[in-house]
Formats: sequence, structure tokens, C-alpha cells
Amino acid sequence: MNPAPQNPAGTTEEESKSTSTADRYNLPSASIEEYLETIFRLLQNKDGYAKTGELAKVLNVKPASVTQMVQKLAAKNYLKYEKSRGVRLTRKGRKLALDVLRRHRVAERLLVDLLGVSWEEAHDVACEWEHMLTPELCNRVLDRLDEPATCPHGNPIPEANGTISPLPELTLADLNQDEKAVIECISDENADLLRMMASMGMLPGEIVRVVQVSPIGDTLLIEVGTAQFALSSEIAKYVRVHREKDDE
Amino acid sequence: MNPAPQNPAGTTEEESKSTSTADRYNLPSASIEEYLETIFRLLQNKDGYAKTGELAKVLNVKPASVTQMVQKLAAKNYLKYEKSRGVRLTRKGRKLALDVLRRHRVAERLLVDLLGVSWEEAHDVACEWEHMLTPELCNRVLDRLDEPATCPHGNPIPEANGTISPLPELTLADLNQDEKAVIECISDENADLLRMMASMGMLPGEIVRVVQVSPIGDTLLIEVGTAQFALSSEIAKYVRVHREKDDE
DNA sequence: CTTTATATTTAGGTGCGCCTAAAATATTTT
DNA sequence: AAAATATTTTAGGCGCACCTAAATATAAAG
Repeated sequence: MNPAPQNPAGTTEEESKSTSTADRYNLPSASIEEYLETIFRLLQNKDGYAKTGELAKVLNVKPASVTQMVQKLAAKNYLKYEKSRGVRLTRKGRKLALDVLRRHRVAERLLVDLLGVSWEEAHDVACEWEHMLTPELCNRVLDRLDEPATCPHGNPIPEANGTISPLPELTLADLNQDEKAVIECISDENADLLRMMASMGMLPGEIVRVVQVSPIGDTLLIEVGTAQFALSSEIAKYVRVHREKDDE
Repeated sequence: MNPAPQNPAGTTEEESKSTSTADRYNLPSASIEEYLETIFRLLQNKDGYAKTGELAKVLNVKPASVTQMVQKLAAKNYLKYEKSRGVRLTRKGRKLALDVLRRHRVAERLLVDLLGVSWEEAHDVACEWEHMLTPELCNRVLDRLDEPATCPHGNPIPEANGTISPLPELTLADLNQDEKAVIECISDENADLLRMMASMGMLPGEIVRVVQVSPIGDTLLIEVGTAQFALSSEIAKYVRVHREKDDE
């Protein structure tokens, strides 16, 4: 509601009875939420540690800023930070990350299904809206939309209780020549990627076939409908699929 | 999308090619928006100057903070500031205020009509959402909702071109004994007021009758449907009406 | 195994929007 | 008109989340 009033100088952070609407729930800052969500996403693709450099790139801030922030997040017990090696989430951090991710994906649903925002642009807008969505609002949106299980890009919406169904192991890059598969979800971290996928018609539920695998250049030739597209395996990794089973 | 990266130290404020989604449009900060919107609202009820003390109360910050902020806003030419007297908006400030107010009221529509948020709570949530709504999203929402002219509380939604239809001059407090009127809008600045009105069934479009005017205590007795309620004229001023014309 | 290149961290700043306490103005009361 | 009260402004700070530049680590190349 208002320009968030600040705490009286000298208050220790953890509890402070702010009255502004912005942090009515005494929420972690939008920045903290953004960091944790991003870390979760990075770790989902690449197991082990999330490195500060990667984070800096995705979050569009300087590496030094990330270092500073992860030190703070470690102090708040959202993650374990090993100098120069990277970070991994604690239970607490993972819980918050999933909470943010839930709000993010519900926001995408809201934007796409209720407001007609395009599939490709929904992600970026949702990155802002996720911080405004309260749990109750989340539920309201889900109600209105017949309780969808995934975001518009096919990624599972975490449950309110802090769980998330696992992504399919199989990516487009794992398929062999001539294999067919159904697209399950597309990593929604990058608007450019989404635009690219949309332009090729590679949407969740679509059936694709690997026409050719060229080891040189690491390129796949993919058939979608009647068209064919070349895709680097690098990019194909962002598309998760399951082999044909026709259980739609 | 991200924790808004800050400008390189030393950049002069007015233009800076930030790339973050948050200020993709190089928008005034949420705080600035909030101040201008609030000033506009205060001036709509009470002509002349908006005083720092009032602002502080409504914005829920300390008077000293308001002084500081209005000095900044004056420097940015959003308003004229006369020490100890108060502020009034410049054309530029009014334009931005109306823009924010538009987003606010569209957000209220979105919340109430599309998400089922209650009439009384919509205002507070909208205070946050207004800062996330881009012009395009505003239009999308209005599209989806058959181009409503008012917010759920009956207040006119400013046009995209920076105009707003005037409020009816007449308030509930101006009516004489036994007069009937149709409620047009209820000032939506205060959730408590809205809750009170909702509980009495005093919603836009409802017909009310002044049963009695008591000069002592400045109290009105109002009939809504079959029920009657006592209202201080102070509060009655927040309800704008037009005399019966049945042009619904 | 050393040198070079790359990634990360430390140290020291900045702008923003709030705060407190004290000083200066206005307004009200006597 | 003076004193008492209330409102505003000034002055000086703080936390947040970013930044730059310089110092360290780590990884790659000779």
C-alpha cells in the first residue's frame, strides 16, 4: 500500500512489527526471493553447487553483489555457502524457493489464461508479479483455472505444502535418431528461448521426432508437425519429454 | 525480473540505460508513484494544498520523510512545494498521478472481477499491484472486462490519455432530510471505510434515503434497503451520490 | 610446475527511502 | 501579546541491494 516504512534504526532484523502492506507478512525481500528461486532453478538443471558467477549472469547483477548476497543468505540459513565453490539450499531455503516458484508459475497461469499475455512474455512479467501474489491469491487463481498442475510452459507448479513433482529425466537431447516423444515442459527461465520454441511450435503436448543426430556441431534435426528445425543439443536440453505413450 | 541492478555510481538520475525488467520503462519508483497518487486523492477531496502531515498519515511514514520526499518531487517537477503550506501537483505530476490511479483502479477490477477478491480488500492489494501493471496489461484487463468505466467502488478509471471524469459534487452529507439518492461511488482510500460500507450494503448503484439529519453530533440517519444506519457527516462526505434519476 | 587467464571475494562506495532528535514555524489558548 | 501546543523542517543516520577496483583463489596452458 505504501512506501514501505523502515524499521527504527537499531532493530534487529528477524522480527519487527512493520505495519505496511508491502511486508504485511514480514516476507523476505523480493531480492532474497529472486535469489532463492534462481538458485533452485540452477540446481534443478545441474546438480551440486550453484556458482556465484552463474547466478550473477542470470540475475543480471555483478558477481561481487552475488557474493555479498549469498553471504547474507547463508547467515539467514537459507543456504550453505562454500567459498569459491558455490551454494546449495538448506531445507529452509528450498522451502522458500518452492514457495516463490509456485507463485511464479501461478502468476504465469494468471497472465496467460486470464489476461491473454503471450506464452513467451509471461515469464518475465511473472518474475515481478510473483512477489505480489499472496498464498490466498494464489489459491484463488488456481480455483478459477480448474487447478492446473503446471505452468503454461508445462513445468510443475509446486504444491502449497512445499513439494514439487519431479521433472522428466529425459530431454530432447537424450533421444536417438528416429525416436518420437511428447514435449512435457520447456525450461522457462529465458524469454528468448521461449520465443524460439514458440516460433517452432514446440509447445507442451506437441509430438516431435528426431530426424537426425549430428555429432559434429552437436546438432539435432527435429520434426514438429510437418516442419523441421535444427537445434543445438545445448538448447535441446531445456526441453523435457517423455517417449510416446499417448496418455493425454 | 531481477533484483533491480543499480546504476553505476555517479550516473545522473534522469536517464540511465538500466536493463532490468523492473524499470524496463525507466519508471518513477513505486514510492514516487505512491506519493503522487496520494496527493492527487487528497486534493480531490480538499482543494488547495496537500499538507505534509496528512500525507504522512495516509502513507504511513513519518512527517520528516514526507518533507524530504516532496522536496525531491519538487526538484523533479512533479509538484510545487511551499514550505509549511503544502504541495500541489504540476501538470507533469498530475499526469503521472492519473496514470497510477488508472493502474490502481484497473487492478481493483482485475482483483474483484477476475480473481474474486473482496470489494473491501481489493484496495489494499491494488496498492501493490498498480506498480506492476504496465499500460499494455491494463488494456488487456479492460478488454477482458468489457471496458468498465469505474473501479468496483464506483470511482472513475482515468483514461489512458490522462483525463478523468469528475466526481459528482454531491455527497451523502449534502442531502436534506427525506431526500433519496443513488450511490455513485465510495472513496476507496481506506479499507476500514470500505468494510463499513460493505457491511451496510452501501454499494454503488444502491438507493439510499436520508431519514434524519441531526445537527448535534453531525449525524445522519440513512436508510439502505430496509435497514437504517447512523453515519457521521464526516464519513458521509466519502460517499458521492446523484439524486434519483433512474438512468441505470 | 610455473605462468597466464578466469572466477571469486574483499573493501569501500552510492542512491533510495525510511528513521530519530532537535530546531524552526504555525497555530491555539490564556 | 505571550505562552503553550502542534506541525514542519533540518540534520544526521541506517539498512538494503547494488556498484567499482583491487586482492585472492582456482583452473588452464605452456
